[in-house]
Amino acid sequence: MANLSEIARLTNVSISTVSKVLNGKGRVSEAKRKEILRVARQLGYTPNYHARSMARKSKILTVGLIVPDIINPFFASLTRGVEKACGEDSLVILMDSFRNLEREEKLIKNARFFGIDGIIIGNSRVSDDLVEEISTYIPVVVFDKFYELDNVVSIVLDNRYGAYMATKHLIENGCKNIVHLGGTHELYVSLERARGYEAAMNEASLKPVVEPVGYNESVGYEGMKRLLELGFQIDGVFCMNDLVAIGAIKALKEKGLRIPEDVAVIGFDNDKELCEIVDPPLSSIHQPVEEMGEVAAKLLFELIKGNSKIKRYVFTPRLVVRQSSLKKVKT
Amino acid sequence: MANLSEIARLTNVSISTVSKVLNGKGRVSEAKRKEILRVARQLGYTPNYHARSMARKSKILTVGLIVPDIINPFFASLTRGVEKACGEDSLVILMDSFRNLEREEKLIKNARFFGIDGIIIGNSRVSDDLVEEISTYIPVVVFDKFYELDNVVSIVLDNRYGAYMATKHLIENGCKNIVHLGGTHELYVSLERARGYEAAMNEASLKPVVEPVGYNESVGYEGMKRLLELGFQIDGVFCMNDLVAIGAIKALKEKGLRIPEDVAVIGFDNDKELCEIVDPPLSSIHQPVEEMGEVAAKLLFELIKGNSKIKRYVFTPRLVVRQSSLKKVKT
DNA sequence: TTGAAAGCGCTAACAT
DNA sequence: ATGTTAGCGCTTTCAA
Repeated sequence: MANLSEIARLTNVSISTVSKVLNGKGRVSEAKRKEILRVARQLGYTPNYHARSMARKSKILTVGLIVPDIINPFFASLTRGVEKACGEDSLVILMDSFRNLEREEKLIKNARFFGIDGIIIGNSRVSDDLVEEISTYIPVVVFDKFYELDNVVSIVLDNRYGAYMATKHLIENGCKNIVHLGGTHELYVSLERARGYEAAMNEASLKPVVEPVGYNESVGYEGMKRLLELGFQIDGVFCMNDLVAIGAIKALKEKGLRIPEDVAVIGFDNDKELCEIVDPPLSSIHQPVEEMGEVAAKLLFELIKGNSKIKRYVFTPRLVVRQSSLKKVKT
Repeated sequence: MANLSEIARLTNVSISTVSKVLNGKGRVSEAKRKEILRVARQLGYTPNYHARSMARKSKILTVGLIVPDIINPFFASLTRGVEKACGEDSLVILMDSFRNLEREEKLIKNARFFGIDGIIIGNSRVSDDLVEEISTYIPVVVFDKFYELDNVVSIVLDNRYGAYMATKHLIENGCKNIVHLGGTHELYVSLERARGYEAAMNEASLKPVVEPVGYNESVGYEGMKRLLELGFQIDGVFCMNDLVAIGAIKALKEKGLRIPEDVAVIGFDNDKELCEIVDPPLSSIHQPVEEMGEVAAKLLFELIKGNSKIKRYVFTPRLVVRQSSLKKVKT
């Protein structure tokens, strides 16, 4: 690889003259300037990034973004937001753990060795201890969980409120027997959503029924089937996410139930592509994921610069009504 | 930031002794070793990545992955594949152009200034000149287009064959009047698919009808609607991708046509989540995207090392039959 | 077992 | 206008 000294040698000038020309600083005679540029181009010279970073005071910021699954639209949107906030002069190092928690924790542990200036952790399953440890070395932004640590800021969605809204919406549409598919203990957000559901049910003096399921279509399908076979009378379903809702809809249809006439359904996440494609279009709770990614990156930059005023940033979800929840209300 | 010399000062040893301890090389007395480790931990020492990269011969490879839209499952899967191939000891710098070609070209042009050792370009809309220029500085892997350049290798899917398979499948299922939604001139792959469609139609002495559309649901919907309103007799539709197919299905249903009984439909890309959720489940042409990403990264590493034997790697698509194309065949 | 010193490629302050 | 030089933080060879 060509470097400054080689160009200097070939053009009979000093290294610093070459540096000046290539950076457009200082004054250099036209003749030398042209010659230097010519040789540099001919050699295919590219400045050495690491040498630059060392010698310069102003660095290019590098943020490590750790996600469990880049194929999941949620994390893809998050990534998009982070990229947006990074603009021209920061780099995003994407680290996908392939849904493997062990790999994820290793990635987080190693992040600091890669010239990364701060990390954004896209999910809440990583251990508190790890977050505490890594944050002594490097600024951290985490999602969905609050930490009382110096070098950490949290981005949280008010999941409880979102779930509350969803449930209340079903109630206002005339549902009495509303079940919730979700609430496994594995994910913090899952628990929060279950709580919001319960709150709305209790407020309306209705009996909450929670069927614990994970986060994909098949568990939604199975969970719904289980409930139906148990003989529950159901006229509304609040699902912990859209995929689960899609599975549930499938199970409901198989039993000959009409949506929303017999059973109203609502999901969570508002994955547009999915929600609009299902039949009937699925109502859902929208979280501003992309914006959350942007804010995460901006807060991380503040943290890196040392101006960490904010410790926690709460986003409020929004109800998006489509057909699946619009049961005719008897007034 | 703590550095070696600070630790050295605090422990009254030389920098090189500290370096040895921290890297587990050479022999150092137990006493000093412990002390050094203790101080390093206390100071929250993290080695300076750039300094390391400069001093060491063996580098951590850094690959720049440029995609037009990380939210598109295609590119998300591609990214996943690249990440997989990178494993523990290479970094992926993700650069999303937000579907902005200008931004994309800028990203590519600047990649070499960021310590990136090679780039993977995830789409074929970038100009040939740019690929040629950048490849004089840095190894490049491109998708979907072949270049006769030294420092470039191409990964291509046999789009034509995929389209041919899809069309032939419809023909074998008894369709006679098959239209194609796709074939805009903007994308190379789009043209290739249209060609494959035409080949299959000609082979069966059927008349090809191409309705040019882009790549999302709404254009599929509009395109299909246009054709129907023009009064075409249609019993089969081959769409340039799954989203277009979903739009087309919507338009067909609105006209009261049954799928697949009246009209058989097939897409391209085999976005599993989408295909399985649509009603009826959508047949499609599968491309092994993740694997393509893995191969791209591996070939890039070879290119970086200088062992570029392969200039081009062709993947063969696969037909995935679901219900949407299974018209009863009169035998 | 320990340390001095060279060097990685670059920038920038300071001569000349 | 041009060059000299001192770092940036680390690894590594070589000498003590």
